[in-house]
Amino acid sequence: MVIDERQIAADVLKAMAHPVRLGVIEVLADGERTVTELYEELGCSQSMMSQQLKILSQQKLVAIRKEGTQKYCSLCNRDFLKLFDCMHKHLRQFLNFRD
Amino acid sequence: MVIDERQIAADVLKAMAHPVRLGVIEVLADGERTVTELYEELGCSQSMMSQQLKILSQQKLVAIRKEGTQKYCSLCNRDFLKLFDCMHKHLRQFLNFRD
DNA sequence: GCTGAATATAAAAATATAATAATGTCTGAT
DNA sequence: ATCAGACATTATTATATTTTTATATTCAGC
Repeated sequence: MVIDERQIAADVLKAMAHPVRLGVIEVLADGERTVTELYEELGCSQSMMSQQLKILSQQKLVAIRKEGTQKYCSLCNRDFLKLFDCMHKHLRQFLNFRD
Repeated sequence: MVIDERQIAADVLKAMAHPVRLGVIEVLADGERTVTELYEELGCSQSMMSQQLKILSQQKLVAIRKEGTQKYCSLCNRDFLKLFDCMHKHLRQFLNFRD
């Protein structure tokens, strides 16, 4: 990785490193959702969700398309879903996480 | 992913989300290194490296063994190296990154 | 043009992270 | 016992992130 690439990669990782934003990615893995559906499903405020979605879309983790008065969100890059497997194992193997 | 798991996963991701810490992981992918080797290779201060290594080892990303007056660092979990491939592609495909 | 639903933005306060500099601790060698 | 090298800790300042609350915008339907 080039020296300057690491800052940009860090920014992408930082965009994922938040419980609500991880939740969004997880929910969207199942398919497109409306902003309202997302914040209801994840139990956070509308404002919070709007702000978190902005961060995710800036890093091109989430794509947003407009339709009438609503916005539909989906994953740009399903490749990162691999991370969830890794993470799941890591938490259990190295950090003693139990359900 | 359980609701509480997301905060812990976020903490692990946050530990990776920093240019120096990504650099450490990348260097260690090649094999064990001393703390001094790490900060020289990555061009940061000794203090900085010590602090970043603490964060990485708290999340069990890096293992540290002592031998005399030195400490040898290595990766706990090579599984996360997959991330670098994903990231490389993501930066180029979605974020217009060029070397 | 008005209303309500969906979403965005702004502002503010609390908290966390980053970076540097200074100092401390430990250990092996002399 | 002291010294130098390797590493850790602390303190400080600057900056960024998080969360909440309040207010704006946008658009479809009437």
